[in-house]
Amino acid sequence: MAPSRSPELDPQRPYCSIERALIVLTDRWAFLVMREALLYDVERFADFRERLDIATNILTNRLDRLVQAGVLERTEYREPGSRTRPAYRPTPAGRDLTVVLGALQQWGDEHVPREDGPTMTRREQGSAAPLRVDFVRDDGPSVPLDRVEFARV
Amino acid sequence: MAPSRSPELDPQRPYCSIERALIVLTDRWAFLVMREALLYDVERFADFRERLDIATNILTNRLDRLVQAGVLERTEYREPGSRTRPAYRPTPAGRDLTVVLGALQQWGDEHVPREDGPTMTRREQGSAAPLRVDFVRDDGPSVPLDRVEFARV
DNA sequence: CGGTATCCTATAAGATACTG
DNA sequence: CAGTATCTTATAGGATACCG
Repeated sequence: MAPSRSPELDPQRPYCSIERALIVLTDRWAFLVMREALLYDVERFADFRERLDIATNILTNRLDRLVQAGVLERTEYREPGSRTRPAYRPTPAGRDLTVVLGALQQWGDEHVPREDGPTMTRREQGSAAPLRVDFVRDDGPSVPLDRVEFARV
Repeated sequence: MAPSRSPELDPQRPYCSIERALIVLTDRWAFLVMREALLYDVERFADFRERLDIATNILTNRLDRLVQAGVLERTEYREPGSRTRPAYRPTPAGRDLTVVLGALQQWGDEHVPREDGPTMTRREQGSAAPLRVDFVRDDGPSVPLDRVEFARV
């Protein structure tokens, strides 16, 4: 059976970038696979499978799609003394999805919190300073939501 | 027929905040409805319907879910000389999703661009300075991706 | 205008068995 | 270990007709 492809990206159609991004991040599993890869450095099939508790056929399908979409790369991985195994690693484009996941995490923490509080925080490496995801100007300062506007180019 | 509910948020289960956020933003239509509400100030059923080209039964279902989830509020709206109409408006929690949509838009612009370039930009009201969505420290400066870490609390 | 109600198809989700 | 293959159910998506 051919692996099901992502919905195609027709360059003519006037999808906005949000829609185009959502055609890569098709569904919940796609987000969660990227979460494992980006936040927890999961690389191996069996680890995705166990951590996400996802059926193997679905996992295969999502990994394939994410590789196709250019956000994961399938490489080989060799542990000393073992045979090589496939490893799925974020590409640079995949890495950039960290901002999207950070924004989702921040929103979830604020608006659908667990009773016992969040389990993960975003910090700066080294300083351990807490980080937020925000709109910022190129020259530095972040801008409050009510001063953000979206405009046609 | 009862409107189909969002998947429930069991407060016991160890969903991370990303997963919890995705239980509100169940699917592509949910994101796109919020895009219309937040970026284009769409409020009325007929306007969502026409702009998204979505079937009425699905639109009803997504609007209901988003109201249930507390990101949209159903209020009344009266134009002079007309009868009142329902209006769906973002709640404060809904407004905060702007950051998530901004992050998706930015990622889409960079990594799945249209051939003729992006159609929307994020700007600061007043100054019209271009805005990015980024990780920032509380005391101001934004932090490059490779210095962002996620840590268990 | 803002929906309901039906009906149908496509895709996602998931359990289970099997394989190089 | 890293998948395929098969089958079943659930949910999403959509066309169309109708209604107060």
